[in-house]
Amino acid sequence: MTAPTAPTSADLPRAYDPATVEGRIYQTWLNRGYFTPEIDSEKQPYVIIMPPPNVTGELHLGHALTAAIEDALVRWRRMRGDAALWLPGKDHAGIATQWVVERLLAAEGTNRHALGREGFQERVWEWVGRYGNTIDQQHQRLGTSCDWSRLRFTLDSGPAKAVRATFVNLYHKGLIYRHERIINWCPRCATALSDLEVEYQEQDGKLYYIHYPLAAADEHITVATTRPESMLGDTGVAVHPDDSRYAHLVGRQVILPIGERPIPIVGDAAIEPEFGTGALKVTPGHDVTDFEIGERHGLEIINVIGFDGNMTDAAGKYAGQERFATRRAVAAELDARGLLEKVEDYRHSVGHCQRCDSVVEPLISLQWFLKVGSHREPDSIAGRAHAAVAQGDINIVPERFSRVYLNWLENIRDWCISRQLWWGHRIPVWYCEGSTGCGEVIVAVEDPARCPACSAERLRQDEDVLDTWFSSGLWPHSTLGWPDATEDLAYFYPTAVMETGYDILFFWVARMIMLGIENTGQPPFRTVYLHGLIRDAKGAKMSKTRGNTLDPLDLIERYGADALRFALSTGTAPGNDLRITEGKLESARNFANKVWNAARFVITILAEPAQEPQIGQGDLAGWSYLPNLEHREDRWIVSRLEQATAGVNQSLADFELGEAQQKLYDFIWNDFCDWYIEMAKVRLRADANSAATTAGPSPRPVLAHVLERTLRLLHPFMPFITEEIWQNLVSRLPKEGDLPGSIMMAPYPQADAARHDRRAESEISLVMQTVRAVRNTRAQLRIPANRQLEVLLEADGLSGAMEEEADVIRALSRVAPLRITAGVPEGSTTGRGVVTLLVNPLVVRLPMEGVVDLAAERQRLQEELDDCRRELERKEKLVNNPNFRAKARPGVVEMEEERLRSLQEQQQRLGEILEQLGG
RNA sequence: GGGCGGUUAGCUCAGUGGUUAGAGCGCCUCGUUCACACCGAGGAGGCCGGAGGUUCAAAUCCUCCAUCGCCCACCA
Repeated sequence: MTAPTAPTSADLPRAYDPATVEGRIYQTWLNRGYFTPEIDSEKQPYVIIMPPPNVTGELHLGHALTAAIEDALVRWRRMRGDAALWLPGKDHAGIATQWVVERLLAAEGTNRHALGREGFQERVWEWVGRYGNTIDQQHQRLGTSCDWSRLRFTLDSGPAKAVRATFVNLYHKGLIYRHERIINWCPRCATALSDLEVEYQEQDGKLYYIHYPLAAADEHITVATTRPESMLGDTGVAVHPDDSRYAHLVGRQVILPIGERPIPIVGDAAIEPEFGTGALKVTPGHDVTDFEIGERHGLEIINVIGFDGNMTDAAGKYAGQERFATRRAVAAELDARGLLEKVEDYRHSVGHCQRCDSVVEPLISLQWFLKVGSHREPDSIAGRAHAAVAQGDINIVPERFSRVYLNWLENIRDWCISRQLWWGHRIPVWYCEGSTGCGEVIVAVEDPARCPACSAERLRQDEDVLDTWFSSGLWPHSTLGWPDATEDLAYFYPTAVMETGYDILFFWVARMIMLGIENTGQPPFRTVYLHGLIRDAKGAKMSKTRGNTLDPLDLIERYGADALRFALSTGTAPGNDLRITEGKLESARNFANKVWNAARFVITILAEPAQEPQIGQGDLAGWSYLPNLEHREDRWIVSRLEQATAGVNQSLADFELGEAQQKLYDFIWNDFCDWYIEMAKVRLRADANSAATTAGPSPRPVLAHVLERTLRLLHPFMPFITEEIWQNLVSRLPKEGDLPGSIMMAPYPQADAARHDRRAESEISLVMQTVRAVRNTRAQLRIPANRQLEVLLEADGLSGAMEEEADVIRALSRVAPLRITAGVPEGSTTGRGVVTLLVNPLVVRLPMEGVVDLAAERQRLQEELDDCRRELERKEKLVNNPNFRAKARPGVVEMEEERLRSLQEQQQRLGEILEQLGG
């Protein structure tokens, strides 16, 4: 077994320096293949498929958060012995990538049409080749233990085959169909968009009231619209059938004031009589509601706005003009002709392209759709995806998102899956253009060579590509080999956890569930863990345009990868947004440094020739190699460690990563560093002086043991520093048997209730409280730290135990002499300048003649007694309440009674002390 | 128009029925001697947004209100 090339000297740097550690350690892990799990039927597979970042993307804090959480889960389960697979990938991100490259072309003064489809694709591939693995390298800087040997790209042949197979299957089932329908169109991107890709934004606009004259009467009806230009495509006016104002007009005709076409007035219940004038101009070609009204009444459809955002020939004299210019022009013309009754300011929401922010134009177009059906049909795509969550086959964390998900599926419409882009999975449909004119449509996984109907070789493939989310929706099974029956697919599918941001619950998670069940018959994962969005210090969304982004790479350089990871996932709950600040990063870095220095201390101690630590390597999974714990302090820290171990494992099982980290932070900083190490120093010094005979067993093995365990517990959250220290530590321990070459392959510590020691905890707690009481008094009376105080400790039945801890109490509270008695000590009750502190059942007395004033001391104790009485009364009321005794959960009554007894005792003792003071 | 979330110490946030509500940062006082000033010791600071209700017991569950934010929806 060879250790990574860690420094072997005990002179570790005073401060942890991530830069000198991280790259070296990551390379070692990579070289040894630790990230690639073995397919082993004896082991339980644990799989997380990483949300694939955009291939041309740069790592941002959202990626870093995803990585921190997923890596922690995967490392934890790997250490627990599972065959843990974390599969990384990248997404071709059709519209996003095309947009980036188009902007590049624009800067060069050209465009994709000048290059042609193939030329453009070449440019994109070139771009991908140049920048495509940037984000992988950036992920590695974070310490991600994902299996790079299984890295997948959505356009790889495997996933591409999965896309085609899915399309072909669904087509033959009649679930994918082509239809002319009103869809969301982005004129800038020149493509159709799904409903999800439209972002509605509140905008200030105008509401125009326009007179439409009746055909056969000197009368008009006034309609209100925000988009006057769309009137050029009007084919009707609609009013509510029960609206008495217009009842006489239904069935008659008006003349469109521009274009001079006669159009009918219809009655339709979709009309809101309260809105505007209660009369709606109907433009079936450019409005979804109007399209539906038009369908009900057989109204004609006229497209007046084209795919480029300019008016079509159908717009008559406005043909070729830009749509918003036309809006102004039409309004002006109507006004000039006295047909514009009024214009009101109006705030309304307008759909924008998610990618380029252009105003989306609803228009009629021939597109491919996926028929998802209704959640009420148990065999439909929507129905099965709904049931998977409703029945609990898939568990969403936090739970509240289940309802959001179900609600979305309950209102879902067919999914427009075709895009008029050049970058993506081309739709596997070919049309026969042979001379026979057979009109055959070929839908196939493999490119067809000739028409199966007429054998013609002139085939034209459908021009469109698929929505990126279509291929993303297959990701959990397509990455594992589907549609082929691969070993990976059999062993690793379905996966365990899908971890991602709640912002892509519909886009991605829901689609994976729909298509995963459709293709494999099984939900693609058991748990969906949704994290929140990262915000800046002021709570604003991070975005490049806002200029408030923090670069994770920069943060890694300044604070270290471990600190960044810790800062991102500590102090947060699942699904909650989190603000990231430099302060949090500093805290995390300071914590890393604390761990580093505690380890430096322990390693230095172990390097001393004093005595061989009684610690072996035999059984890293259990506790057996630790010698009998003869010293109370040793039993105490091991008991605390036991509880931390149980708590961390439980929190991880519950996906409460922030809590797990908090528990480790508290244990390491408070219990281990502030108390145990400080206590251990007392024994170590006595040992060094070798004069003392009371030193007891050496704390070295326990220091080593607790540190070693703690490092393993912390490893999933701070992989680099724990590995670096662990290598240093274990090289100083006697080696027996096999030791894994890396902490990441060492077993994760499991709780063992036998190590819990109630008595040691309560006794050490009294020691700590006593020390604190003395320190507190010293600070309050402004007694210099270097001045030793005399203390009389009345220890009741605990005098033996306290005698054993006397050195520690003396050292940590700077007390000398310290006299410990079972009963009230001589000469302490005269009341002359003695500060008396109750650490129930201990009484701590500090004779300090001339420093304290007797009256003040009596008053302080009296206040303490009053507080005690008040609480005692409350507690008595509670414990004596028959309802409480009858209804409280088991154990609660006993707990409260225990507390009551303790309060009674405290009250009595305070009373006695006051009496002794002559109060 | 529906739905969800937040409102807890000066700031950022944990804490979903059971001791006298916690952490980090900030603040105040003290301490540079042997792991760490990226440190140690001590301290101040909160009627848990408001009002009702349920319960032996509420920051925690229910209702209403206020306020901030988010999501969904075909109001022209």
